[in-house]
Amino acid sequence: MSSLKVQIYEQLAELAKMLGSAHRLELIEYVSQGERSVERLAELTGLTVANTSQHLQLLRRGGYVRARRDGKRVLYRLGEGPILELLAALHCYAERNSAEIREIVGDYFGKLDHLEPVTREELLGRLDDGDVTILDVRPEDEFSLGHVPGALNVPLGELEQHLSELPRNHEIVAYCRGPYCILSFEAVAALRARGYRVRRLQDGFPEWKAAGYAIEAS
Amino acid sequence: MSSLKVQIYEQLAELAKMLGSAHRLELIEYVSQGERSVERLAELTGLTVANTSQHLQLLRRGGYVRARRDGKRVLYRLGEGPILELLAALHCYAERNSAEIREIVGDYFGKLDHLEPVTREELLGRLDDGDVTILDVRPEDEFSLGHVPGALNVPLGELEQHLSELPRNHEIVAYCRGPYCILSFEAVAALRARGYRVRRLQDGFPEWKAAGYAIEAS
DNA sequence: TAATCATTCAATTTATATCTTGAATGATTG
DNA sequence: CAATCATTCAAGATATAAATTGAATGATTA
Repeated sequence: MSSLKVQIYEQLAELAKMLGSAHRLELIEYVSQGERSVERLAELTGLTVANTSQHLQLLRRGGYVRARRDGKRVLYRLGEGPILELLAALHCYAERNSAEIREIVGDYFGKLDHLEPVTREELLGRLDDGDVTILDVRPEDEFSLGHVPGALNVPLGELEQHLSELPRNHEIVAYCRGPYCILSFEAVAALRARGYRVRRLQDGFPEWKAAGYAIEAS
Repeated sequence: MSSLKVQIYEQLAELAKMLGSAHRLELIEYVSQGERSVERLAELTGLTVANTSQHLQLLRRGGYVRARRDGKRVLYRLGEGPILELLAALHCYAERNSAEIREIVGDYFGKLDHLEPVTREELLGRLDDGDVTILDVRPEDEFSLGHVPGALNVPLGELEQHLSELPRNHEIVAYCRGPYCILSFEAVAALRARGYRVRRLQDGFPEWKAAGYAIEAS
């Protein structure tokens, strides 16, 4: 058979192989939130700096991340192209097919959010009416790198202390890092248990940004 | 951080890792054409039977393929769920981002088919008019397992001997195994060189089938 | 029931990835 | 220009994956 086909498969396999590591997937998630230094990424993932650097360089070869120098640090960001789409396809397949993953997801927060998420379009439309509060439950540093305009930042761990800031008279829409981030699921569960009207936003911030909607930084 | 997230990433990574081998991607392509025995798949890929079996079992654990016994043989077929979508996303990302793959594709058959492929919808619409010939350039055994209704089967290697069966007065639409199969590209190139009016069908047979359109077996 | 065939299993070798360690590089700061 | 800091490189140790071999299994056929 044509060796051309084999060459193409080898390219595809190489790219797939790069996604075949939980640490690298985690790194991709973090850089998709915004630019991060190697040291920060090492902290977030719990890897050594050298090891983090090696993973990042591998990802860079595959185009999944890009790097730029800023002073003495190197900042990594998400690469170009349909990377989030690829990850979403992987996630979608995993969700439908892997009994284990369905079990994990189901056990921990499956029943807590059977309600359909709010689509980005729906949220945008309701923003003008002012009858909705957007809640960003990511850590503060991620929030400050960029967030949905007008969103209120209350990291998940501090939710209890900030209950008074949340409205009881209209709906809250919570979001986090993306479709396979659990922060917003947990926030929804916690707030519902206290009687708030709250739903999740479809996907998370990276997808909001990728869809071309306005963002705000602080 | 939550170990739940880590568990999910490990699941995703495991599934991605399974796609991280050119041989396994090739196996998935072959089983997506229709059921195949281990021996046949070993022949097609050039691997030993034992090795093929091991790869198939790995893919089975990930749900990418399914197996059933038929007499003394075991027949493998494509698994459930959005597998082709996942591969398409990988392919799409690769095409946009990997300079190497773009080069390979460009060098060998890039210029031969800058013309846009015929969409499935367009082809369906034109079928009734009878002014189009559908050409399936896959090997005979794949054709007999299932094909687009009304298609004419001329495997690529036998194209020259069957030129007389092809119409010169209206358009030919060629298809093969999918978006990253080169058979139809080569068929289009060969026929155009002889003055035929020919275009490629969007993607290939597995996608046609997956999209829910009617198929025919013989 | 013995012989045959296709597939799988188990054990080994070979090849690749991953992580760790310590040194080298490149940019900034005193 | 030396000191410092963040990152990368290079080498080796460990772990994991792939391919090979020959034997075991499970179903069919003589």
